[in-house]
Amino acid sequence: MFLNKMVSEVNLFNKTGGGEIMFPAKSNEVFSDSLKSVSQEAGRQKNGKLWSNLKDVCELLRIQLSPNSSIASEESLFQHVQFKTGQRIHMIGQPFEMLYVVNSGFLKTVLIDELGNEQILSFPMKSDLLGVDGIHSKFYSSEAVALSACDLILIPFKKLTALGRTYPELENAMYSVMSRELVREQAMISMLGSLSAEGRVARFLVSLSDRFAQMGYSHRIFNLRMTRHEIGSYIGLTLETVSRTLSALHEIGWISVDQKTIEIKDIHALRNLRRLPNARTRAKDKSRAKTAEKTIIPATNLKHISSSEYYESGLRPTA
Amino acid sequence: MFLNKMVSEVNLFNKTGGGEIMFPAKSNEVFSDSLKSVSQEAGRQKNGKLWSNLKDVCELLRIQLSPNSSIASEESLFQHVQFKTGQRIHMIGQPFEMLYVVNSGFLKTVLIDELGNEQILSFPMKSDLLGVDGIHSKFYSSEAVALSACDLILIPFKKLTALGRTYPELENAMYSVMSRELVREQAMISMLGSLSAEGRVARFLVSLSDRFAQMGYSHRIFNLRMTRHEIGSYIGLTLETVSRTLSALHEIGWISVDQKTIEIKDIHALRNLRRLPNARTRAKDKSRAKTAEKTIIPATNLKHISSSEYYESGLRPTA
DNA sequence: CGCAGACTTGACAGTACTCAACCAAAGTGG
DNA sequence: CCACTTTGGTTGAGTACTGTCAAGTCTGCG
Repeated sequence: MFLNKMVSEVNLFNKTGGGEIMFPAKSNEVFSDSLKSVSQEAGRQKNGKLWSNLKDVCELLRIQLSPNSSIASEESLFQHVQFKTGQRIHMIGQPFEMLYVVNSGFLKTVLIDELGNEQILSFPMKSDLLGVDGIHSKFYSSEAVALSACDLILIPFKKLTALGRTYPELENAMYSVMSRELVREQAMISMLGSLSAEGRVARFLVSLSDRFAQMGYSHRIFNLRMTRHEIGSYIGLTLETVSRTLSALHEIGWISVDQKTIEIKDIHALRNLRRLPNARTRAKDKSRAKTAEKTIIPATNLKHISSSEYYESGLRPTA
Repeated sequence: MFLNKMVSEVNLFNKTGGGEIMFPAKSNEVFSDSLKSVSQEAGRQKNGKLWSNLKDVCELLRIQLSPNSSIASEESLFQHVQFKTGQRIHMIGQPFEMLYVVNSGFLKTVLIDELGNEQILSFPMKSDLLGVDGIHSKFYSSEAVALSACDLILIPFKKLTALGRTYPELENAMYSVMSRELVREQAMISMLGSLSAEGRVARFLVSLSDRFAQMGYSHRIFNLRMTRHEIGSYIGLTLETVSRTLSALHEIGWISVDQKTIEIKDIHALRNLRRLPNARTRAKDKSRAKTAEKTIIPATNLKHISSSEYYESGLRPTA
């Protein structure tokens, strides 16, 4: 059972398995009082360690099982492992054998190319699956690092595929999860290819907010677990531009920023902010264009907007 | 059997199943003479249609099967379907039930967001798998369009998963292919986040060249099947910037451009061109940085380089 | 208390976008 | 066969967004 729906409008970021305060504790102090009682979200004790069964894992991954699924009776257990802030879960080039499901905590996955440039690929959190990129080459192609204390469930890939053979439902679920990940990355590519700095930062915040809402945390006020540098790498901007853009969004009142603490004040405005730096991505396909003239939000500089009304007032068609 | 290794240094783009010349025929005329005799790469006739068995499909997807794999004896057949230039293979929102393997021809996959902006996600060609993005939501999340006459193999997803149950090897292969696709998209994200316009165009050309080499076509001279607009959408640039960059690469002698015909003249230089617009992506992780100082190619403007020596002379460490 | 790392902010510069004119190739229709 | 149109491509001028460099602040920590 998940307890996370019991709380709302409260920042739960500094809470992880075991209830200890995560790094950096300080910036979350204002919120931490109400959290102490929240307990581990999934997994049961056994021999002093946490274990989850297949059904737990499926629920965590948001895989819909048919009500009378035989998976519920599968007895094999998966071990939990705890990582401290900064610890690596896996490294690039390391032989692949495990998938990891995040039970609690925050991480980053990083790609490092031949020149030593690092690129953040994702910020996995509860319910996310890690390590899928290792299946193909049998070696992890990215590394995963804990940004907070984390509780991960170890899924030996061999064991999973074996189980997939006895539970066709599970097999389909695995395809589905991988497909979901692919779609997510496609959306990322699309964003990087088409959005301005403001649009990227806004989307980043919105997606975080959505994720937190999904986890039962506050969608209005939360702490960033990552540095500006890491955000910048993730959304393809410099840390300075990220900082400036956050300041600009603060300035116009859509959010409130204090170091790592973010308060969303106008989610609607953030959602609709997708200024196109150019017309490059405009669909020109006639068969589509004929049916309905598409509306494009005009290019505008954030600094000159003083309220969200501009975007909320609707989309103006372009000539 | 694949015949494609029989030819080299020859543009085979305008050749597809059946041997007819593809659109646009004109720009390939100089090359077409030597192609007429090349026949269909995979598939056998039956009832006037082309069919492939599971083994054919696995070979096409470059899935290594154990020598005595039982898959070789699987008798079920997969039908081929032909598409003409401009035809849609599937559309966004259409119910998902098929995967497609490209046997010949060139395509594009496109994402169209709520505002009608189109984003090219990939340019599938022989050996590529299409439609994987539909598994998760049961609806295709992108659309695929033929950029030339295409011969695709239809793979009903239900049938495939059923076969996966009898051939565990196949199941693993499917995970592997999906994982491969994921890694490819990660590389794309990394590129969009870190490379300058020149680096993007150079990489695009190199990756095309590599693909063609893999297919047994010329890696030196080939035709682009897509417009500048589509290239730009794919690599996150405007069509003007793509055009200008191609001209610049031509200018300095690394390639030769004539409309859609590209000749690679210095693949090494293109491969090493990855100017960083900034230091954002530089790995700062101390545990790594201590072991070896990473080398970064200094920022330089293409226009001021007159030969490839600059890049070939090696990478200079930065301060 | 001083240092290190993260963050903010300013000044400046350069890459890449926008707008626009022009050109080439291919298709259309008289 | 040749104007005319359409589509795709090239190139130029100007601009603006975002990267670069740098100074300075804040926080946490030794």
